[in-house]
Amino acid sequence: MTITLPDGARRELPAGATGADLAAAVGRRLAESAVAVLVDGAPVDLTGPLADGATVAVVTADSEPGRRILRHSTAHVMAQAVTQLWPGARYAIGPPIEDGFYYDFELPGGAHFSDEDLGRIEERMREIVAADQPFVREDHTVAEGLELFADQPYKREIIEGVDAGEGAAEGAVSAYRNTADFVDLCRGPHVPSTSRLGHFKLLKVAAAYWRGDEQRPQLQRIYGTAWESEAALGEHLHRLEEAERRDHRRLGSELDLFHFPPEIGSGLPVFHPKGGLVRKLMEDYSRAEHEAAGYEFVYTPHITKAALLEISGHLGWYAEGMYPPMELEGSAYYPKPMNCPMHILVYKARQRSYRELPLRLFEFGTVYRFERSGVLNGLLRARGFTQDDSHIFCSSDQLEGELASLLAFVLRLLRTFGLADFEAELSTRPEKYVGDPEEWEVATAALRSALEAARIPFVVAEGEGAFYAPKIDVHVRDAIGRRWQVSTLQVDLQMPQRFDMEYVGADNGRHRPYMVHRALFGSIERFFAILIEHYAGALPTWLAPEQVRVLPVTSDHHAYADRVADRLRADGLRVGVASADETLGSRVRRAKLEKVPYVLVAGDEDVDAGTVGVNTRGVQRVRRGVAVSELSEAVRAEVAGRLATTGA
RNA sequence: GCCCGAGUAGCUCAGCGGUAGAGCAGGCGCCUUGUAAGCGUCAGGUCGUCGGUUCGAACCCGACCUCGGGCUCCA
Repeated sequence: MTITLPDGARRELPAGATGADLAAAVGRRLAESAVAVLVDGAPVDLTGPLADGATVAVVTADSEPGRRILRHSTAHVMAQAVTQLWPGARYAIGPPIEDGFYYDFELPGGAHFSDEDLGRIEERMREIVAADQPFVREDHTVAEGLELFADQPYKREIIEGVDAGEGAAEGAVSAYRNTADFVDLCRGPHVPSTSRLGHFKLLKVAAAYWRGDEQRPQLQRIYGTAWESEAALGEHLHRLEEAERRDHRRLGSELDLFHFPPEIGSGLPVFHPKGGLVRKLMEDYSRAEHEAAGYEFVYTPHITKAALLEISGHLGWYAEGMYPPMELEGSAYYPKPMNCPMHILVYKARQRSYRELPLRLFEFGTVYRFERSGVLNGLLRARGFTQDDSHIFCSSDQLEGELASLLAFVLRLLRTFGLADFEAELSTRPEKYVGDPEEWEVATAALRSALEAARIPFVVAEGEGAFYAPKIDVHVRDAIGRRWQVSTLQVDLQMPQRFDMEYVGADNGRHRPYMVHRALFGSIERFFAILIEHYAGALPTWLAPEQVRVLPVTSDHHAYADRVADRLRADGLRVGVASADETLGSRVRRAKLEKVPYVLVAGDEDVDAGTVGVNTRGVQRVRRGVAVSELSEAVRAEVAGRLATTGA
């Protein structure tokens, strides 16, 4: 028979040949790294027979689809290990996920896994791998499947779902058997045998609700990771360590930036002087840029009577995410969860003319949201935070241009903060929506054209918009490749109506303005955390709380060091001096740990020559005898340019 | 909210039924240092909170508080 390869080449194989045979025919190395084949695009086991005339691609372990298969097979091995160690355990689902896999179990007697159990399970898994058990596919009818998994209620539920489901293979189910005792319901494909696995590690235990539903039983989940080689596994584990090293909560206390006092409450941070300084620098820069871009600054209160949130609709669909109200003089006052209703009231303070549009209102508005305790996560997910929030009101013919310049503005500021690797998402009208479909179309088209003008990669998330607005979400990748959602642009099709907003047009008629919500940092706290993690605490010089530290070699050089520091301060730099009570090495070390960009050392030679020794963050070589004026100029240039890396 | 784990000096952690420990940080003294930890000394704790078991609790049990991980990724 004839098989076509993805590059168009044809191979003649004997009838009944399998994917494994094909891989072997192409080459030995391919055969070794093959985990499955794609037959006309559909993933199939290596052991399955191929059909004449098919187009077949070999999936290798070092590709993302290949790793998914490895991970999926490893999950089965884990399930087998668990069922051996806990006889009577029920196993639910065990899919591959990004960078790994998990499997959910229900242990007999409601037992729970502990961290120590992971080692035992891993050990048993290694035995299973060493035993080189085959993955043998079995096809069953639904009735047979229900019989096979008679004592596995979760599997039975899945099978029943398949039967009712969207035409899934005419009510057939498949299972993969490793041993006489262990078989798992599975769509496949899988690696041919367990010896193809082995580069894995179990990472953590967690609880998860069956099918993610709080109303259903809570299962015990084990997360693990698996890779095609020991080296790839090692790299992944190293990435995890790196992420931990960059954790903003850890750096936040090491660098004395902020903390969460329990006395205040969960998710409510306080910024220390150094963190406050960084935040002020971010805000100052943002304010200046907004001013230059034609925004007007407004200030609104932190609490509001219920009436406002009834008009905006927040009380209707957002109440459980809000702090409960205080009763005062017969009214209920809520801490605000959003700034937009108040900005609308600024708009509505008087009649508006088309000549005033676009009206761009900006505020660092602090909002409070009652996040569930379990989802709080440092500054990334807090209960009180400050949005750099703006609302733009414009006419329909201004919408497209406004969105395009808005997006360009957003991207420019993000780039200044050193985040330049963008991916955007355009979320379109969901199934449940409010408003006029034609308006949705206009708004969505305007967002799309803004994205196209900005020339950044974007994907369309069909039906993912909020029910009142299509939107653009901007994601950035940080220094270690993690993706963060930051800015959002939404065209609100709901609020202008709810608040009956209008302006008087050139035609002397009344018109409804468009309203655009836009948060650039999202929340300042969250963006602060992303920067800390992106830079691993080593903020660029323009954002560093202390930009320069001067170290006199001995106390004899103190006066000179102070003179240098004063000179640099007069030049507008933030400078500290570390007195000579400790050894120079110890002070250098301290300055390095505190991530000060420039460490200057001043000794005898320098006093005579008006110079300093310059130890620059991230630069191996120390430069001796640098004139203070030269150093100052270089650092100032770096700060003025808001460069992301130290240089001088 | 629910499950698992953790709360001992400012920080990181040891101790896990029998009188509270170390390193770092901090105070003081000595040292006067040329690029990532000089030496000594002192101080610092109701062992998260409340209750229980026990002759005796940091340790065992319960409740609460706080923190960390997880609760969409369909067999």
